[in-house]
Amino acid sequence: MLDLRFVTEHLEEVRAGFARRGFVDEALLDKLSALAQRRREAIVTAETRRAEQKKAGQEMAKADKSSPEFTERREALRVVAAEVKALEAARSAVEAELSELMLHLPNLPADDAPDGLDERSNVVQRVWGERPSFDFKPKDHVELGVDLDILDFERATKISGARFVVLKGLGSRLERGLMQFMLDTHVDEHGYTEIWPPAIVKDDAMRGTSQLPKFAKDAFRIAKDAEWEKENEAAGHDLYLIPTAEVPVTNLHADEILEREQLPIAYAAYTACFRSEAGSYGKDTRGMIRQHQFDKVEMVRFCAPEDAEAQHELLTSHAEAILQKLGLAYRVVKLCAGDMGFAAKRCYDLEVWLPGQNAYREISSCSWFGDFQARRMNARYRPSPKEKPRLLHTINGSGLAIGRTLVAILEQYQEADGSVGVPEALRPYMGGRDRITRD
RNA sequence: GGAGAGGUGGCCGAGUGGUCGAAGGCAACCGCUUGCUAAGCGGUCGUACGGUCAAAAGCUGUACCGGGGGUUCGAAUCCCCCCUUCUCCGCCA
Repeated sequence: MLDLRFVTEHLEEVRAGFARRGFVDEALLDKLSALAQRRREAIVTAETRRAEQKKAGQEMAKADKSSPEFTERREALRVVAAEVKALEAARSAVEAELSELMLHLPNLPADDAPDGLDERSNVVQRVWGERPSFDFKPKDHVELGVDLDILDFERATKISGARFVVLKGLGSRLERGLMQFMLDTHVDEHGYTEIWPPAIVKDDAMRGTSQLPKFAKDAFRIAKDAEWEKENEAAGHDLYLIPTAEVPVTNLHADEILEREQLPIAYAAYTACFRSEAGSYGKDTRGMIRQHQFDKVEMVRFCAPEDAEAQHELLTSHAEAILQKLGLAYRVVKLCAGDMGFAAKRCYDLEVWLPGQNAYREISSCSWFGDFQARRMNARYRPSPKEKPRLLHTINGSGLAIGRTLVAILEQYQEADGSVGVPEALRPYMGGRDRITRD
């Protein structure tokens, strides 16, 4: 969420920033500006009246309770109380409308985010590794995995529907090994603290990292029956399956004030991720590129604003380290303003080479959010003991998407006979095997 | 799922209808003092949103005692619902 004061005082700057993202809604910002004005007026009237009421109340405390004046005064104050109540209600109505609106505004792109509205304007930063060349026609991971009997899409469909996969034998072992390898690397070499978070979160958490309210369609909401819905409503929250570990891990410090010395904080977490992939019909329907459930190791960093950009580069390098250790050819792309996620100021996508698609495909997205998420979560730190708390900056990135890593390994390490080499770094996690073959 | 007890400021902990943003203590910060390892004294010591101001400071208003609603002229204090923590029983991985 953006700072309301900043938005109202820099309306044109905000408008221009939004335009760079392709978010153009003249009426919205004008409405917001008017609402902000109304909000201030509502606060002033309500609080002035309330102050009068309180002052009168203090006199009542000292007054002779049995006097006729007291009774008379009490009757008069009854009217004031009703007025205050009405004014407060009006005030919270305006504030509710305003904050709902604020929740729908995207973050402002960083100055250096390239112009452009879609992926064609993304800028390649660097290319790493040599794309494997084959003296045979490379297969895609579906063919390889099915032939090796380590991926089973048909049975997954039978038991769960489209966009699921069953991993079997060394396929499962590979998925598990990758999870271990990634976490071990981030924890032991990159200094991250390991987190194993819940996979179900409240809507508050989803709002904190900004999956809600705008992207409710992409998430799986937990629903049971009418009674469950009623209980949820009474409890004041909904529950969602996490679409990424970013949600529970970032929200770890919601409503907290951290000390400067604690920063930066770096967490790494493995979780399953659940996405409804609404609106992606017909996209990546083949294989395990886009699934309703997938595994991912996520890195999350919290830091002071002045360290944020360096921290973003650092986190990106940690994601790259995984690809490098696995010997997977990839490139780093800086996303243009229009292609970035809703909450990001700047974003690097790591794209791994997939011979089966003859294309680079996203395997990690490393974003710097500024204080956008922190403001929604109310996550702050104290620069020094005497200073007022300030909002943290948050940064996160996949390190990496495990399923897509598995896909990349199958495709980049495939041999003419349909077997697949195991990257050296992974062998300890594969029981010492250096090759996956059909047994 | 059943029974009981709690949730107050960074921490501990008073406070059962009015003068409480909240005693006291600890921690922290600033200063002074002493000087034999750490002590003494004084001060400061919440957050948010408004108003005033060119702005900051300052001053000032309002809100916040787990969350929400209610009663009342007035609620940290009374009532209701919810969340959560602890203990015991049951169940379960």
